Amino acid sequence: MERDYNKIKADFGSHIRSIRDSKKYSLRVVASKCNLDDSNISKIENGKFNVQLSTIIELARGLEVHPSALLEYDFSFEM
Amino acid sequence: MERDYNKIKADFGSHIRSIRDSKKYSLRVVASKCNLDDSNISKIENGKFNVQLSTIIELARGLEVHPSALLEYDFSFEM
DNA sequence: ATAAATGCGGTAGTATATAACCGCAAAAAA
DNA sequence: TTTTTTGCGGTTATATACTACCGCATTTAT
Repeated sequence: MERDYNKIKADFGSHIRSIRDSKKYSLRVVASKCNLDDSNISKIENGKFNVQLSTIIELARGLEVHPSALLEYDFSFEM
Repeated sequence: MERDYNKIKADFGSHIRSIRDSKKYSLRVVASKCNLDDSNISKIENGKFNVQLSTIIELARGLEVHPSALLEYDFSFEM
């Protein structure tokens, strides 16, 4: 039985979206700057994926931020 | 064909190990504080896994650091 | 010397992340 | 209004992360 990581996935997705929104990049613009498909980035933002490390790095490239910035938000509830 | 993420995996593993070493925690101690198996943490440290987001969060719990700290190292070469 | 702790390799089964598409409905731009 | 952009849901196939074990060889402690 796999643990429930829905909140983790949803929170990560929201954070990605807020970074993308703040840069005013469309999904396709981000996708064009990394090796990801725009529809998959959409799924990530909507909390549908438990992304892998390599995908986090790609997202950071597409969003032009340091990878650690993608995890800079509140995790207090689950720690 | 999947891209070669070996360097990403290896660098992440080294970083995890350096944090664990600095805290002087054994693999089993870290494992006891999160939902991971000690032998799998060993594999992560040795660059054998492209870990998922949930695993990064679990590692952070086990190592008692904020998840973003697990990505705070140099990525310059691949960005 | 004996016992305990440690790192780590192996395994099998299951779940799921991802790539790479398609096409639509709504919003924005022309 | 027509055109373009945008977000997003769906699909299929493949790779691989993960769980949860076992046991060994080396190191460290007693």
